[in-house]
Amino acid sequence: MMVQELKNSYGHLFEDALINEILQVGTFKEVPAGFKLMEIGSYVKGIPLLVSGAIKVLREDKNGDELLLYYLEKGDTCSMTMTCCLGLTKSEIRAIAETDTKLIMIPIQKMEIWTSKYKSWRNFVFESYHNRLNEMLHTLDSIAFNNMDERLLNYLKEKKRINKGNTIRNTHQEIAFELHSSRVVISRLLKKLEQLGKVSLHRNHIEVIDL
Amino acid sequence: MMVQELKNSYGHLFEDALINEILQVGTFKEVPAGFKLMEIGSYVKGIPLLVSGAIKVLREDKNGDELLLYYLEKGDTCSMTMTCCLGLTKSEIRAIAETDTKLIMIPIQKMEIWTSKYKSWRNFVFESYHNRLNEMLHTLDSIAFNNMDERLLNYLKEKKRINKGNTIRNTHQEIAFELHSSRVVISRLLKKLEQLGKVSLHRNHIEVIDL
DNA sequence: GCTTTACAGTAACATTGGTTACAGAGTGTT
DNA sequence: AACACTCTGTAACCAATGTTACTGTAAAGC
Repeated sequence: MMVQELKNSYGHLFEDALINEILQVGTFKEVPAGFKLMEIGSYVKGIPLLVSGAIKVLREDKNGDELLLYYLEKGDTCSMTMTCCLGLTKSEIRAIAETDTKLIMIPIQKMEIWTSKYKSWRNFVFESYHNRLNEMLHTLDSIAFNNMDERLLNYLKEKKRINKGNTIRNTHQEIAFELHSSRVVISRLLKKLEQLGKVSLHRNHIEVIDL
Repeated sequence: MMVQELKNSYGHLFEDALINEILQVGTFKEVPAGFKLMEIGSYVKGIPLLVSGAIKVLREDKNGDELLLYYLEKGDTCSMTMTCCLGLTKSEIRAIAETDTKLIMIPIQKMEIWTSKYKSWRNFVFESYHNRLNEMLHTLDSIAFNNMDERLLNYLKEKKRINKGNTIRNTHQEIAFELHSSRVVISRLLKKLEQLGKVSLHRNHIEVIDL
């Protein structure tokens, strides 16, 4: 099963020799939605390769206020983790499974070795960094240049995409946390979206109609 | 002179063979403060290695509003540029010399070659990505979690560090641009800082007393 | 069914930051 | 000196967002 999952998600990226190495040293892991994969300040044990599901990556400030940075999906890995491997520094971010998620953990020592051995691995690592930098840029754009109503709209669109369905199972409070806003503000804006016919609001979940 | 500059800034990072290659294929470049090195949407011609001076990296939104992301200094390179080399995508950012700056430009084809050939180059590239990601994180923190007065304070501290002196040669309008705020707001906050004895304000420049 | 709890709706108010408008001061030009 | 131009200071006002407080109601536990 791990063979199948791996080939399905990474077969087109990695050469066969690398796939085989991954199968030998990687450990398959399955975590439920909400599972905390990484905490701020903790050290990194391995490099995750996402096979299915989604992981949300969060930043926290000194007061405990949170902010959603981006999601990782099938075929992604955590660049923050990678650099931690090299320098053995602590994590700057928190990672929580957004949906039920399957992943393969690679021992950190392999990072160095594979980087010189496999061109496909190098490309994968570079591409990964590139993607993360770009996602950070877009998050930054959103915060710096958009008002809260636009940020909320983007959030809902992204959440719908990640969760593959029209139902967003979150309370207003939870959304407020991830956008670093307050519950009242989010309720207010959601109400406006409902009046515009874009969503319909229910207790504990939101139905997306047309964003 | 290029030999000296290069060894001075990168001698401890790169093995001799790589230093020699850089000397052969790199072109030395000297640009004055204010020189635009990279524009949004343009394609990348080479990888810059900073030898002295500083470069500011800016983001712009659709309305032309700017935001300062971070500075590059001696020993740094532009990660955004690197990924552009691989994928041949357009630049997402603008880069402008903050001070008079010396740098060495590397042809983009070398990126791929050196990455497999030199361990020190690989490490340099990874470290560079790591640093940029962290700086993006801190910029994001600043925007998401701090009020404008704190952001201005951080800005002044950083500017003082980069320019190596207590005089910040900018108008309030210029500062407002880089923080994505408005001139009146910056003037207001600077006045408060002056009343607290942290700076003294003059036409076209600010004297830092104690931040 | 009754009680408790968490969630959502809403109003009133506070704060931050952005906008407009205008005055005055420094600098350079003629 | 007279003028134009740019930069800064300041006041009045506005918009967006955050805060506090209170209400109603659905769900969960008893």
